[in-house]
Amino acid sequence: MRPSPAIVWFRRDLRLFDNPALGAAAASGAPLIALYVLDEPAMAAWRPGAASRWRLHHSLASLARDLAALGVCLVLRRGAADLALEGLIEQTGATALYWNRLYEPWAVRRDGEIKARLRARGLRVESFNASLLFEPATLAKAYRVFTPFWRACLASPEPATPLPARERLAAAKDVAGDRLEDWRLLPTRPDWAAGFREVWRVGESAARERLQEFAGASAADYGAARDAPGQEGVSRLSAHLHFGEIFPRQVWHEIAAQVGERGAPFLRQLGWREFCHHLLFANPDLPERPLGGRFQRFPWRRDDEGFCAWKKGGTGYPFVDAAMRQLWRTGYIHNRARMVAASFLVKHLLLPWQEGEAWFWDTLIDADLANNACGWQWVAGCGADAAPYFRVFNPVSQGEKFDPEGAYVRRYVPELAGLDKKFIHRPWEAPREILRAAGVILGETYPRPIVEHAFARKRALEAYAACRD
DNA sequence: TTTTGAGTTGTTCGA
DNA sequence: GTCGAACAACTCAAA
Repeated sequence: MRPSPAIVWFRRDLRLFDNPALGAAAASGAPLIALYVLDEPAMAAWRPGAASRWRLHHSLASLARDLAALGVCLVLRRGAADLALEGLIEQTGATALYWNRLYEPWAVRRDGEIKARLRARGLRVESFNASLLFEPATLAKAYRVFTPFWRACLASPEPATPLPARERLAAAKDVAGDRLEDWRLLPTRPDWAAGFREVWRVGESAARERLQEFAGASAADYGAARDAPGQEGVSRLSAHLHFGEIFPRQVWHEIAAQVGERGAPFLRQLGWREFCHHLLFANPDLPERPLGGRFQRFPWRRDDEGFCAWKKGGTGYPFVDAAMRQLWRTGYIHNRARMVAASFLVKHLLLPWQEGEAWFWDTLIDADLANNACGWQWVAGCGADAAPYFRVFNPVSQGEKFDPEGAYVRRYVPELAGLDKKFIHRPWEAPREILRAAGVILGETYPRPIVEHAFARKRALEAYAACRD
């Protein structure tokens, strides 16, 4: 008699290598059914944004190809996951279900219910960690300060080494599912993803190649090079990590093997990703409400025009505008520029951090609920271990310090490309003839600053003072 | 329980 | 141009 099949439910673990759920299912000897469910009802307000859908499409296509090469078909279903699972179980007679855990509040709730219900019906249901170095449950307490959190992580058992690759899988009989194209995750009219296709490679093999490249070339200098958005000093692994095309423990061990102690500054950044996930796990309303309670009464402004200028990259501050246009064109912003652009919305325009969070959610290909919420709260000063309120980034000096040649600005704000580095971060101070020679007409080809820095800084400090206890 | 020390990423001003 | 201090107070971690 043919053994009954097992379902491997893929979620944000879109890889075959070092995938604990897949490994356990395969080791059980059962023929496998690979499933992905686009469960938008469960995600409610936090279903993937437009850029993330583009990224998801290609990641799923890549996973389906890799599975097909091993003779397994990826079954796609859309709608509530519990219904999709029950339907598939009925259809196939599956008696086991394996998945890797998620930590978003909606997922924790949903998965807990599914696990209880199916186990009560006699199914074998098992879940695994496949996306964190240190799961929340492994630490004794919920930390709110990064440094002691990371110390505690480093003092706990080291992340396990990656599982060996699997060369063969036993496939169950084919099951019908949706066609990926029919999910319409890709933009059509207009097709705004051209810039994405130029910059990004998607999928598990691309993730592993990127890691090799980074570990071999830049990881050792990461501490010094990571702040220069005009260079390639960062890992660009964020989207691969979000979709689970790579397990952070692969990164951990690869960095340790190739650069040893010099890899510590980069691993510490992975630590921030861990910290954000822990914080969201302990504070389910982190994406909506400030952690610091007194920020509930912060005097945010309304300013549709300013918000629009920020989104379009038309604030008149080249470094901020470069960041926002990099986002629009490529679905990504370099970390340093991301902080400065976010700070500008919150502190210079005094607009609610949640509005910036929503915009990033829609436009980032690495949009991640925990990281995004944490980052915005940090910038706004209300998060855990946040920037003190009196720390207001100066978009000009940040630009001059971290993009001294103006390479980043020139790439994303081409109408300023003709300006010398002396003025590229402050075109409004350039003499008339220099502007003319560079083909810049302030107010026409490039905007004047929509708010003056010194004024905005003072206004922000007063606003923050007003919501003190 | 109480106390003490520390805490991702800055800016500005004045000497 | 460079340097140090002030910014303002608070919460958390750990002894």
